[in-house]
Amino acid sequence: MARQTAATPAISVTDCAYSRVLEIVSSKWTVLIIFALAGGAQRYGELRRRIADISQKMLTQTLRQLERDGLIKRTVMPAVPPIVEYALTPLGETLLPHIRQMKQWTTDYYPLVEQARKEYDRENAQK
Amino acid sequence: MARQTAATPAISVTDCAYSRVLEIVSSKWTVLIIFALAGGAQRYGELRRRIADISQKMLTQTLRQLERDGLIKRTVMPAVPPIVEYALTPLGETLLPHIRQMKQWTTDYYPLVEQARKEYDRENAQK
DNA sequence: CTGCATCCCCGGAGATACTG
DNA sequence: CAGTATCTCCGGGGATGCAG
Repeated sequence: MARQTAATPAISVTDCAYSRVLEIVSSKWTVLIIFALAGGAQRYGELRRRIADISQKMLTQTLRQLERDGLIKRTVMPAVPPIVEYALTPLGETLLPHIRQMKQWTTDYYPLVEQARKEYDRENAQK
Repeated sequence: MARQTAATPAISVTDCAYSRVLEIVSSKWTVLIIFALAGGAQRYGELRRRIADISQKMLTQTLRQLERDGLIKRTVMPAVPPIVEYALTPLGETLLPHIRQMKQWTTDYYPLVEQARKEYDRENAQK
């Protein structure tokens, strides 16, 4: 696929580095979880309460995925009832600056995006 | 919703700034398009060839969305057959540094993620 | 050349109920 | 407390065909 001369290099989903980041972080929940863990380890129930409107299924599923990617560490304390703690790994922490940067971008520019949307919708209202 | 004391602030999808960025950039195609436009304006057909495996529908749809968000500008030249060019707006260009940073993160750390996955899968293979 | 409309399928994600 | 197991629904996204 994508036979290309050097002049016009193709961009593919599988090649583009940013697409691979999205592959890790695309779910809307992943970032919220990383955020919630930024301050230190948290228990399952704490995360559940902390992150508004997340379902058990999505919390567990996203935690597993992050664990598999080596971004968080799951620790089970032998106790009854069980205590399970989640914490960012060093690898996971390397994402924090980038997330904060994105957050900053939103703070700076999101109002402009909202404004652009309003204008666009107004112009395309007459149909 | 989410009545919370100051001690344990809740994080919600609608509030978290990063979630709003994802709202803009979440589709796997958006970033590829921004990338493709980083070097300058491009015509519809050029984009279509440039971005591997994108369908007409998704290209058009994503372009419209980016235009609505004020990140790209659509210019129609009166000609037959029609010529349509797309280019990043100044607002759209403010995203480029962040995308490049993410790309750098991937370059630096993605191998570790792949390795973590392999280990995880190996450990959980015996079931 | 640059789209829009339509049909259709698959997987993400919520709700609910049960377990060690 | 910290999950797992189903069922289901909805919408993202591909394929195809038509249009200015």
